[in-house]
Parts: sequence; structure tokens; C-alpha cells
Amino acid sequence: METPYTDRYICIMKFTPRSEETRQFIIESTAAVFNTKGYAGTSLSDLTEATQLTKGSIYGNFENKEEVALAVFDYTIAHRDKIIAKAQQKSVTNKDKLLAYVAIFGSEHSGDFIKGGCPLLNAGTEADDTFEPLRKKVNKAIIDWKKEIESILQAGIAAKEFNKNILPEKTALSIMALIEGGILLSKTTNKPAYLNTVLDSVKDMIDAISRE
Amino acid sequence: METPYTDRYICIMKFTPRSEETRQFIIESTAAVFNTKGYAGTSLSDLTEATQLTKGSIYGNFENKEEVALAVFDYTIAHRDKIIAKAQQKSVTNKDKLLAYVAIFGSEHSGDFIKGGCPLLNAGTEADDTFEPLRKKVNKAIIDWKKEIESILQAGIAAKEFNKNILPEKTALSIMALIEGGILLSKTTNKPAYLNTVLDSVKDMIDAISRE
DNA sequence: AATGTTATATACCAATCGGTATATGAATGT
DNA sequence: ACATTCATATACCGATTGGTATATAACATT
Repeated sequence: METPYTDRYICIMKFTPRSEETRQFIIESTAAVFNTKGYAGTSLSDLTEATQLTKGSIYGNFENKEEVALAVFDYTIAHRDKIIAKAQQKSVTNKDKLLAYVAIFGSEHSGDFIKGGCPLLNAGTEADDTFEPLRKKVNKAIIDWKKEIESILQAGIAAKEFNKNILPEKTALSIMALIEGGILLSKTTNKPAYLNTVLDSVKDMIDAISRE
Repeated sequence: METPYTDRYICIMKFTPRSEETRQFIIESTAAVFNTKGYAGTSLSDLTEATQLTKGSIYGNFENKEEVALAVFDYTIAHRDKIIAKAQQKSVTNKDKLLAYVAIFGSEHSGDFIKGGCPLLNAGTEADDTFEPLRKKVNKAIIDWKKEIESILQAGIAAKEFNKNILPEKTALSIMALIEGGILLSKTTNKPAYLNTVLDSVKDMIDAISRE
């Protein structure tokens, strides 16, 4: 006699333990810690302090510190994606979609993101030589972002918003570099204005590729 | 009866111990470690391993790990400054001086720098929230670099190499952001070509401000 | 109400952390 | 040749690291 459950259903049961909320709680309450102190700089006691849980509770939901860090990075990127999507859904033209980046990353919106600055910058610089699984995740996030900008540029070319001679990859990479570099300069000098100045160059770049 | 030594001479003796070479040796042999693993990620045993010296020897020349890290950062920046100065001394025009940056930071010259990538990027991202003395040093290095580029731009305006309407601060910050952002993108994706593409945008920017 | 299950907490572990007190050995001055 | 100075090495320290085995308590099932 067959069971009424499909394999798939059983699978879902198996991976939906009651502690799923706790897992999420741990991720959300430690995201800011990892993003400010970095992976190496964040200790287990930082995690117990931030969550007010015990080590046993954390290790009941994660295999080790590394798994927490990786899950936290996913969460931080998802959070970032939401902010971007929300800002862009108001945009009608492709140019507006690009300009949404300028608006989002401006210093006055810094409070919207997880504390500690851009996770691409933070995790990227730390992971590139020392934490390959995280580096791979950052790599994917960067490639995804690049593709998204390139899509906007190509759609804009098709819609005759942008000059057809522009190079989408080069433009996308340059916009991304300006934003990330601008964040670095403003954070380390404690001068939010520096980021806004660099973002103004991004705006110039967007204007320059727009058909006149 | 007076001693034949002046106060100044005595002072020099006092601060020129035999171990000055060892101190320098420690700095030079641990620079790459700090630049790749970061401050939090570098342990005392990393330092003894890199130097093949003992803990006692290191602590005989530095007060603590922090002092080693700060001295290493100074050394790394000095090394960077030398590379830049050397590349620029061949330049005759101010435009060439700016283009020297494009050449230096190109992927084919990455071997010239201390291993681990740009110290401004590495130390900057780690220090901004957790290591104020280092953050101050990174801050100074960034401000100095900014001033240097601004000087070149202003000299170029005076020499009628650059358009007189350009904004030196904005241009300097944007060039710096492109370079640092480009390094981040290429390092985390393992695609050196990304940096070269972004550097090409720097070149475009330099061409754009040049008088035609 | 009793039982089995599962999530969290407690208590403990070896290893490593940054750092120091002391011993040793090499060069220097007399 | 001897004493002194000074740099490096040895040996040790308490605290903290990441991690685990076990106990406990909450929940669900019957």
C-alpha cells in the first residue's frame, strides 16, 4: 500500500524543523556583526552576545561558524536586492533604473542597508585570499549585479534611450567600480560627501550614454 | 668637564639600536601576510612563521601585534608610493602623470606590489569600524593620494593641458574610486580583465578632460 | 498522562590566542 | 680578559578560541 505522501512532501517535512525560526533569528541578529567585524574578527562569543543564545543553540542550527557566515552573507545580499528592486520598481525608463542606483547608494540612504557598509566590499576584500566559499558567493553576487546592469543597458539601447555604440560590459563594470570605490573612500575617510561626489560621476556617465 | 657629545647625538644613539635591521626585517617579511589575511586574521604564530623568529624577538622590537600591523601598513604604503613615483618620473606632461596610474594598476603590473592586493582597499575595509589607529593611517594615505591627483589636475589646467572647467576634487575622487573599485571587482571574481576594462574608463575620463 | 522527539542550555575540551618573565648568548667597551 | 649591554630565544601565563558531549526542558503524539 502506498503512502499518501510524495517524496517531495517528505523532503519538505524533513528540512522544515521547528527551529527554522531560530536559524533565521540567528542570521538576522548576527548580520550586522559579521558585516562590521568581518569573518575572522567575529567570534562565537560575539554570536552568543548578539543573539542572547548559547553556543549549543547556535551549533544546533549551524554546523560551524563558517556556515553561519555564509548564511548571513546570503541574507545580507537578499536584503540588498530587495532595496534595489524596491527602488527600481518605481522607475519607468531604463535610464531611471540606472539612476535608482545613484539614489540608493547616496549617503542619505545608508541607513537602509545592514550596518557596516557594502557586503560586497566587506566580504569581497576579506574573502578573496582566505575564505574561498565566501569568495564564490561574492563572485556570484557581483556577476549577478553586472548582468542586471548590462540587461538594463541593452534594454535601453533597444528602446533608443541609450546610444547604440556604448559598451554594456565596460559601462556596467565602471558604474559598479565607481559605487564600490566611492563607498570605500567615504567610509575610511569618514566623509559621506565623497561618496555623493563619486555618485555624481555615475550620473554624468549615465547622462553621457543617453541619446541627446 | 663637558662631554664631547651634544644632546642630539646622544638622542640618535638612543634610538638607533642594533636591532633596527631586525625590526625592518620583521616588517618586510610579514607585510604580505597582513595584506592577505588582514589584521584580525593574522596571528602571532603567523608572524613567527613568516620571520622564522621567536615571539620574544618580535616583542623585543614591537610593543604588540597592533604596532607591527601599523608599521607594516606604513611600509606597504611607502612601497606603493615608490612604484608610483618611479612610474611618474618618466612622465613629462600632467596628462602622462595621470595615465601613469592606468599603467601601474594594470593587471600586468600586479606583481610589483606587495602580495594581497591594494592595501588601501584591504586595510581600509577592515579598519573602518574596528581598528581606529589603522583607519587613521588609511585615511591619511587616501587624502594624500587625492591631493596628489588634484595637484596634477591643477598643474595641468595651468599648463592648458586640461579643460579649465573641470572639477579637480570630483575628478580625483572618481579616478580613485574607479581604480579601487576595479581592483575589488577583479580580485573577488578572479578576472584581471575587469580591472583593465575599468582602467580603460579612467583613460577615457582623462581624455575627456584634456583640451582638444 | 505517559512517551518520544526535538530544540536549547550547561559544562567541558584541547588548542591557540596575545603577551610576559626570564634565561641565554653574542657583541661592545674597558 | 672581563664586565656590561643588548638582542634574541625559551618557557610559561591566563584568557579566549572554535567546537562537542551531555543534560534539560519544551513540545508533539498517542
